[in-house]
Amino acid sequence: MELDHFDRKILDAVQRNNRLTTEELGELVGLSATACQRRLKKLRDAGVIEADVAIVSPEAVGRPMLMLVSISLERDRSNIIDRFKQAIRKTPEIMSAFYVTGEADFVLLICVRDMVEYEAFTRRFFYENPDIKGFSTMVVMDRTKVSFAVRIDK
Amino acid sequence: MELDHFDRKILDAVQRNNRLTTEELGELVGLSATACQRRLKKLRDAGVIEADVAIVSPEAVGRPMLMLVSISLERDRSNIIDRFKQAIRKTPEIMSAFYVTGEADFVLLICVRDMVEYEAFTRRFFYENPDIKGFSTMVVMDRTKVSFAVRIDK
DNA sequence: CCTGAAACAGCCTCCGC
DNA sequence: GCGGAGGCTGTTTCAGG
Repeated sequence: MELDHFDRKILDAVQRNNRLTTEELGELVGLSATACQRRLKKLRDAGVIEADVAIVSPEAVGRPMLMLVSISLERDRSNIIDRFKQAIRKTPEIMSAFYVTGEADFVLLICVRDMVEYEAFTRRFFYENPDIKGFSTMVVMDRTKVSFAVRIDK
Repeated sequence: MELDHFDRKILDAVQRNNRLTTEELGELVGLSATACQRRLKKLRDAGVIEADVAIVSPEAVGRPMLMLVSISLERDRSNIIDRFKQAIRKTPEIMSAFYVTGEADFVLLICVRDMVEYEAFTRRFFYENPDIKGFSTMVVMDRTKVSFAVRIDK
């Protein structure tokens, strides 16, 4: 899908706040509310906007600890990787997962209540996935940027 | 803020889709639309819901490459760390940034158009931050889980 | 592809429970 | 605290440029 100047401005606004009224949005980007609304629908239908979500505070729901875990697998065979991705999808402690090149094969972002829950997670997850060669845990002390906002040229 | 069973169900629903009508939400959690609506407002006001955002496809806006970059700083002095966090906030290529313990000091999630843009970013960013001791790039080949959905007990 | 008006849906305030 | 009725705000459709 082709994006023009207005689409980009709209995306930039809604990726920060998707509860703006189309009127406010129109003001922001210099279009009528109706036009914005039509463009938004198109952007959603085309999958340019993948989802509309509320960001929930992990602390507020009792899971204040974030961990980044880098994982190496025994082999890079594609069925092993696919099986591992399956396991990721089924594991609720995992917020985000990246399959990467470089020092690790996967990097996971984990959200847990405390070290007890984290230890339980590692035991279970690594027991269930015998292809894991090794892993390294980094405890997140602070997240400076929160969401997944993409840089958008205008 | 105290969260009951219903609040948790609401959070679990809206962190996947915040465009449900209060009616649909009510159906889902077993309350009236009005009650959901009241609870949602409270959750937003209390900061349990930190933000409401649209997730934009990096590919669709022309920045299909994601990189995870782990960074080590020369020293762990707090003013160095604060200065570094400042720099992060000002840098639009950085989607997320975590200050961590362990193998690295920071882990950044970077979103760029191509390797050319990435190289320009590293040159600039590392030139502007002389306290960086070293870094390691992992190119993201696939993201298995996208958003920041937290596990919520019900 | 834009704007503006009119019909419609969903939200929110008030009130009784 | 919950749920229902109504006014109100925002969205959507439609006509015209």
